[in-house]
Amino acid sequence: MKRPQDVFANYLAEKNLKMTPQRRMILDTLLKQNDHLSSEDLYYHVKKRDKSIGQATVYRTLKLLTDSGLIDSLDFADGVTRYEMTYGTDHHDHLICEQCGKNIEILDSTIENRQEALAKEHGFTLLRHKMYLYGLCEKCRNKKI
Amino acid sequence: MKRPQDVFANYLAEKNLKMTPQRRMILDTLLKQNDHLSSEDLYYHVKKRDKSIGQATVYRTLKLLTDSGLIDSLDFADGVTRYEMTYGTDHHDHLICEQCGKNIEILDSTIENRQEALAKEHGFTLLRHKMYLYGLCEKCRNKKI
DNA sequence: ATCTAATTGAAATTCAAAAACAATGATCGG
DNA sequence: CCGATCATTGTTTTTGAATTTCAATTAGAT
Repeated sequence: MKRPQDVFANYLAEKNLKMTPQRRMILDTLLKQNDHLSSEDLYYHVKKRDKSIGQATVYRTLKLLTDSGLIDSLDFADGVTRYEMTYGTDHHDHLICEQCGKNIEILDSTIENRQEALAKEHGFTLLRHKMYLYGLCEKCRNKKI
Repeated sequence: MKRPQDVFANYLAEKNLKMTPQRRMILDTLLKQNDHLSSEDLYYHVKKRDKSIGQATVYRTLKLLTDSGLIDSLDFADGVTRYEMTYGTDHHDHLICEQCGKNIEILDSTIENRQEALAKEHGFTLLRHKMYLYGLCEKCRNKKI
């Protein structure tokens, strides 16, 4: 298993793009944070390390990292795009509490298999999918009564 | 089965909101179009019937219709929120071609059941879910070779 | 009919994301 | 080493969907 840094470097080389200190640093920061970060969040952390970095660079790098397959964008339906590492980790989906925002990562092979099968039935090659389950967690459900 | 118009009227009454000609007309237009419309699309159609209608009213009404459970918002990952009627129709998810935008509605009871089960396993009450399968349709896959 | 709170359209505002731009930096062949 | 080329940067501006503000209007209960 190659290091994420190397995967990124390879991706850039392949596309005739360049590895820069900024890109290196942004990936590095992301690897250390690793949560469900928004671009804004990441910008904040990156800025702590290097005051001079620009917000656009963070946006641009996140797009590159997404294209390289290292990270994936998430949509929790709150108007902000978040990102998470996907390289080297098992794929998973998300179960989100609409009340408190609690977020549980879930994985179900039955569902994954059926997704593949469904796509195939319609002549599609499945590239990726997004599945979000929205509900109320135990605590919030009880509060509501 | 009540008419959508009545469902909406009831919803508004329940919330102490008012039925207005604009709201009536927007719902009516939506019922006739029925596709995967964006707010912009709908605004265009509505405007043809009544020049004087404001864009904000369309946004506002779409929100109300969503809250009333008549329609649902869709995210095809192209930056525009689309809407579709869900009242009176079976729930379904979407299989989207990333190349040409072709959009197939899918339904799989195995997946639906597992979703419920997964939520329950984590103590959640499932309210709704979104599942999008992104891939390449047969035509576009062949074109790519 | 009256009254009050909801609603309207127009305009202004928000906000994340993208683009424009001039300056900087890397990489290459010669 | 040099200069040409092209990607990259940070700043600033722009975009575009969506929301808010506001004064004027209107629905609908009493």
